[in-house]
Amino acid sequence: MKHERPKISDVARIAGVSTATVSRAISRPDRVSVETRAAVQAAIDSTGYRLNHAARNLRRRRTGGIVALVPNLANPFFSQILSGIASVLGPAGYNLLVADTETAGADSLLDYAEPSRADGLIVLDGRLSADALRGRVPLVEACEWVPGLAAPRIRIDNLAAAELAIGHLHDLGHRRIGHVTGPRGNVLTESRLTGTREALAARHLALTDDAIYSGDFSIESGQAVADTWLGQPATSRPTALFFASDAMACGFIGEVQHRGLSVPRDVSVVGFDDIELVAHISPPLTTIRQPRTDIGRRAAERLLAKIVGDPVDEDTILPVELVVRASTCPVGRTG
Amino acid sequence: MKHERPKISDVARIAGVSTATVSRAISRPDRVSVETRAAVQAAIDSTGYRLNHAARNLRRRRTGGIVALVPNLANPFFSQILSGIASVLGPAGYNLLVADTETAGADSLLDYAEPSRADGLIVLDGRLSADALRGRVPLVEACEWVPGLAAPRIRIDNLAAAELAIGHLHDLGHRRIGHVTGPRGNVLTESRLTGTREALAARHLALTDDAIYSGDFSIESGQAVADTWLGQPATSRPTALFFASDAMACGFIGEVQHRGLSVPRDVSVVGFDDIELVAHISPPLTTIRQPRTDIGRRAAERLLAKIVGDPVDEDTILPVELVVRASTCPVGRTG
DNA sequence: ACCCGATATGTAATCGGTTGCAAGATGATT
DNA sequence: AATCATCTTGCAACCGATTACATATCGGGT
Repeated sequence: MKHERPKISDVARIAGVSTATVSRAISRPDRVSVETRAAVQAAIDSTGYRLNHAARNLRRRRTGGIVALVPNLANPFFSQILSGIASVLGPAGYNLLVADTETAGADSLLDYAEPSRADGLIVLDGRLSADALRGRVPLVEACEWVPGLAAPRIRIDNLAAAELAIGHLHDLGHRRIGHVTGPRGNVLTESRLTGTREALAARHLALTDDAIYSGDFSIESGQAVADTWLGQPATSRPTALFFASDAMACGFIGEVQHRGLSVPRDVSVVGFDDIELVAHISPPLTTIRQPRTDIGRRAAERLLAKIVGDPVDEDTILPVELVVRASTCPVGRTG
Repeated sequence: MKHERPKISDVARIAGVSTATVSRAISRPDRVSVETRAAVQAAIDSTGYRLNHAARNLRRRRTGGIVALVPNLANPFFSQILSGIASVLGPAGYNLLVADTETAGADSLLDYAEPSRADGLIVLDGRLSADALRGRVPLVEACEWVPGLAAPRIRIDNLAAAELAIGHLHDLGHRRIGHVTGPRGNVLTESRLTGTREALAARHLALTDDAIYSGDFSIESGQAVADTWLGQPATSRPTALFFASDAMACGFIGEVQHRGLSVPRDVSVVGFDDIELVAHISPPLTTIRQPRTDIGRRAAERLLAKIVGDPVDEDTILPVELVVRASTCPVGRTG
């Protein structure tokens, strides 16, 4: 048993043809006669030949890989998007490279946007630099986006989402409505905050500073918000809160329950994302559902289309949905 | 402005040296004089040269990539492990390829284990075929493992974990203790079931068939178990349940609460994993904590060591921890 | 018979770096 | 002054495929 990996020339020699023919037999079988094809196949089987991707990629000037730049791999929100991406990329013959923008150095991120590394890029982090990304490999943005970067975007209508949430709370009779934001500087934070403000304004309500709580999407920050909220006078603090993420809403609910209050009796809560678990906590969380898998799938499809040069829509807004569960109830209702 | 990407020969020409020198200036700066190094750097800057990884990889016979084979990318459990993996791989100059064994075809999985695709493999799915994986690229297994595959493994002591959980419930006075399993055929399912059985036996208790509920790690299956459990006579059904995953425990709790029962008053629940959210649901879940990020990190470190040929331990068992929260209480206690 | 198009295959350049080997330069040693 | 080790650099082969172009073969049309 030889230890050397057989190369295409070994196969060619055994099959009694040239390497060119072997190459064709592999990648464009229709260009080769049936007999030759069979002979080549036999030689491949007998040698255990497997082609060298590095060589192929070098020659073809492509890599067969797509890079996804994620802000935080540990966040389950992204894992479902990645899953959607993977489900499209796999069957299309691409493989998925994942880079965590937290742990990867800035220079290595630059490196990912190299044509010799990846055939395309899916950007899920809005904090990256537009200049670093521009004019390198084909890219699309999903969920978040980098202001100033012209690229196809797959996202949701954050303004409409806020309108849904606020409308729901308003319909329930709430008038003192607060908003818990994501981290400063995040594009989603800004648009959800703006959406909340506008939805309230449309109902002749103002979003006062003491009804804006700053979080960072994390559970812990939701917990901290509970602290702040509990510290405000019960007669003037919001009776309902709209959170920019489910994680924060969960942290908040857990904490106020721990302090002996009840949701939704003492405060109505609307989350954002509809991550899997929140339908099963108590109370089940009223939230804005994002089609996460679909976002990932669409982003991947769009990118593949862009790579082959198809014309692509520059911006896709996917619909969100208000899922009413038990964490919201009419204001003042005791029970 | 030229449109062609500069290659190493362009840099060489401009710097007035040979391509060999440029190559050395880039990858082994110490082998080149300072003056030359500066000249090369200047040429690189002026041309905007970036090296072609496909070419380098071809020549060096490596890829710079590590593949992680995950059973289900959408599962948040894995995203944290991936995060740990990425945190080690990034700084080490490797990039992370992620393949979902669900969506990837069997042949493409084989392809991932090719030296021309990846320098190493981290297997997180125990259902893969040992034969397909054997004797290709260096690999390690994490969390799950493929029986019959000799490879370094990073895992937790599932038997000890079950002992902790059962011990805790037994200490609380529970004598009718049930177990909710993962999917049939999964190695974790088997070892946790065995561990439960042994821990009970050590306390002179038997695990009867009607106290074994089969799930599949998912929330929904936990919900379904609630149904089964509720259908059993209250006088003989388990007063405590040990779940093989937090997700199932959550599904169960949500459902029994929905049906008007209370946890832990009516049934004590112990989960497995300690995923982030379960500390914040109500009641906060008592569970077995797995060091997920650490598992990922260790697996990555082990693989890198194996790649450079360092001797590696063949099996690492990471400690688990029982986290007692409020979903368990003494048997029969009403409140 | 002759020409032509279609089909099948081979030749050899090419993708873009890396690295073993050798040669020239420099300085130290005796 | 001769010898030798060390440092720097260039030459050219090499990694392993792909593919433009050329050539050969064959059948059909006229």
